[in-house]
This record gives sequence, structure tokens and C-alpha cells, in this order.
Amino acid sequence: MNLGILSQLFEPALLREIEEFGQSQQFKEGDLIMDYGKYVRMMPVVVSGTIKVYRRDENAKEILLYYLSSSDSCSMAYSCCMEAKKSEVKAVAEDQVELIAIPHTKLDEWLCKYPSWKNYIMRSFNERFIELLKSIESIAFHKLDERLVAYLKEKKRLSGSTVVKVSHYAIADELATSRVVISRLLKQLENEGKILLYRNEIKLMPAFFED
Amino acid sequence: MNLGILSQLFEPALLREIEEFGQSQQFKEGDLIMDYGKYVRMMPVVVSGTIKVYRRDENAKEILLYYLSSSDSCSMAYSCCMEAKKSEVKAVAEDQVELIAIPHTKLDEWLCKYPSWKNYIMRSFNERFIELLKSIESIAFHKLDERLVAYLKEKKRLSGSTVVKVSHYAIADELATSRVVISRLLKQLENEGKILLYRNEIKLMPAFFED
DNA sequence: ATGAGTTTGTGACTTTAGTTACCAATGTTT
DNA sequence: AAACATTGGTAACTAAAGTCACAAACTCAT
Repeated sequence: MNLGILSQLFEPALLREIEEFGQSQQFKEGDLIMDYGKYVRMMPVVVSGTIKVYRRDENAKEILLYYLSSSDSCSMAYSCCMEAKKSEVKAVAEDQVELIAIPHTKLDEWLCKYPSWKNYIMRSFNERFIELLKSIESIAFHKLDERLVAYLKEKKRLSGSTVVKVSHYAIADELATSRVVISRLLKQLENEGKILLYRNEIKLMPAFFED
Repeated sequence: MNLGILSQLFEPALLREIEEFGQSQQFKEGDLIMDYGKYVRMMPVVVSGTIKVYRRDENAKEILLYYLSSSDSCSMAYSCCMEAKKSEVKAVAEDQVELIAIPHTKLDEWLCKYPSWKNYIMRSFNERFIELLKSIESIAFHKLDERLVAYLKEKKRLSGSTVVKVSHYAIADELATSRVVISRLLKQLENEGKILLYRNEIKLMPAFFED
């Protein structure tokens, strides 16, 4: 089993248990990893790739909450597992994703047995919490054009490339607005010389990263 | 020490430890319980009263995240304590508040020693997480008039009274908008016969609770 | 009771975002 | 190539929210 960066995170005894009880899973771009209302029986620990986590309201509108990448975990999953609850969120593979699913029986056992596991779980809770706070900040305090810029920067950060491959429609979806609005704002950024627009592709220019 | 509802939540041995190591604290309406950037050394467990938790952005704009009431705890505090971090949020007493502050040394120790404590902490994390999700939903998917109605209903729920004592300015503050906007929406609700407006007071009428 | 401070009401205006409609360009299928 | 689906551009309009300005009503300390 490929543990990737996890091998630096946990003590040897715990790594052996992860090898024994963890279940390695592979997903490809666009795969649905977790859906709303499904029972959560395993806790995922991301080995490689990026997962997008969404929240939806009654009217089926969706918004992107945050990304999970290498060594991250969705802390929501923990309590859901433990109390046999249904998922409040949806998770989709952003690219090729490899994760290890930890069965719920072990989650609890390891908490007392391995300090590194306990710290990992607690750190994970905290990180996700802060991501949500940032998300709230972004929606509550920032205008759509700023959120769009932040979205593109995050895409750049995750892929490492200044060419962001995504359609206007997909962006609108993740920011919970409409395609026309995004096209308008993108065109404005292009007029300001910050980006170049192509079909399914946005090239971030040096001016984009200034100030 | 008054443990209130906590005595039903934890096992006797843990209750004795809480008595011994917990530090009882009282706050009155408007008191600042925790501020941005302060180091968190204790984890609060609310015995009675209600705490408002806020988040602010760079420009000092604030928004109300959620309320903590009897037996609730701020899960943010846990990881902050453990890693000696600064607070990401602000907490203010909504009314007369009594809480027990647990020193960080005990937090960790009890986690393995008392299953009821571990469950409490985990449940707390999850509840706060869901509160944040609701908050995001509210901001991202609902218009201000709906959020205002939800705000008033929450106030009613917490106080038990259909007379909400709060100024328009305070509401605007908590919903991160301006006073004028709130006054306008409130006047509209009054015109619809759903509420009655007085100085520093809003009376919720039966029609307010319909549908 | 007077004056200062707070709270609320309202009109007029701007900005931001959402909506509808339509067309053109590009890609895919047959 | 023809037919179809997807993507992006744009105009015109509406709705929601934010901003500014000012007046009236109320509270409270002196």
C-alpha cells in the first residue's frame, strides 16, 4: 500500500495498523467520492490528489466549501462515522485521487492508543474549521470579483500551472452564481490585462498576481 | 460549583475532576469572553446563558457565526489550547453566562480516560461544524430578508419571548450589513403585519410564525 | 427643561448581482 | 457535411443591497 507522505506523519506501529486495516481507494477526475445523505462508514485520509467538498441547500444550489489535498482528511467524516450519521456534504475528485479509508472501529481505538493519530484528528478538525471560517469570510465580506480572483489563485496553487482549465459554467457553479455573471467578470479581468480567455481555459498573466 | 445540566452528561468520576480542576466563571450581558488574537488557555463549557461567537475580516467587519448555550462548548478552543494558538473568533455574553473553564492539561488527559468526555468533545466539534455549514448556507443562498427572519426566530428560540430586545444597528452588525437596510426590511415586515416595531424592541406577531 | 447622544424612518441614488434572450464560435456525432 | 451540444459574448432589464443625507423621536444626565 502506498502511504505517501503519511509515513512521515505517524509512528511505525500506527503505520502498520493503517497498512493492515486501511483500505486503499483510487478515484479519477469527476468521480463522486461521497454524496449528500449517504451513510459514512469510513474516514478518508488523502494520500495524493485533490478532493472538492461541496454543500447544497434545499433548492439544490451548491457551493464549494474547500479542497482536501495530500494528508488532509474530512473531519466531518469522523463524527459521522462514530454516530452512524448521514453526510452533510458532497465530495468530488478534482483530479486523480488516492486515499486510504479507515474503518470506523479503528478510528476510536487509535485515538487513545496513538498520540500521533489523536493529534492528526484534532489538527484536521481545526484546519477544516478554519477553512469554513475563510469560506464564510469570503462569501460574507467579499464581492464576487474578489472571490473569483481568489478562486483562480487557489486553482493555480493546487495545479501549479498558470493555465486554469475550467469552463465559465463550472466556476459559476462552484461560486454559487450564474454563468453570465462569471463571463462578465472574467471579460473585465481580460480587459484589465490580467488574464487571457480561451475555450475551457484561462491563462493567468503576470499582472494578475500583482498587488 | 454549579454544574447544571453537565451532571447528566458526564460520569461521576469525571464530574469530580471537573469540580476539582474546572474554574467557574461568570459573565454578564455584553462581556467580552474571548477576543481575536488572544491566546486560548482554557476550554469553556457553558453551564447557563448564551454566548455569541463572531468572525471578523481584515477590514474589521464582523459577522455572527453561531450561539453557544447550555452544555455547548466552542470546539475551536480545543485545538487552540492544545497547540497554544491565538483565537480566530470573538465571544461575547448574550445574557448572564456561567461557564466552567477546563485547563488545557486536563483536556487531553480526559480524552482517553473518560469516554463520555471524548464523546462530548467529538459531538461538540460536529455540532459547531454543522452550525458553520448552516451559516454558510444562510449567507450564500438566502436573501437578507430571509436571514433577518431566521435571526429573529433564533432570538425568540433563545429567549423564549416573542419580544426581541435589540436595536436595528445591532442586528445590522450581526448580519454584517448596514442599519438602513435592516430598518427598511423590518418596516416591510411591519407593513405585512408580521412584527411591531418599538425603540430597542421588536414584537413578533402570530403572522410572523405562519408558513 | 435643555442639550447631547442614540435610535429610527425615509427619500434618492449607486453599485452589484441575477435573469432572460439571443447569437456566434467551437466541438462532437453521425 | 449536416445536425447537434457545449461554450462564451453581449445587450437589456430587474432585483437586491449598499450608501448618503437629513429629520424626527426618544433617552438620559445635568
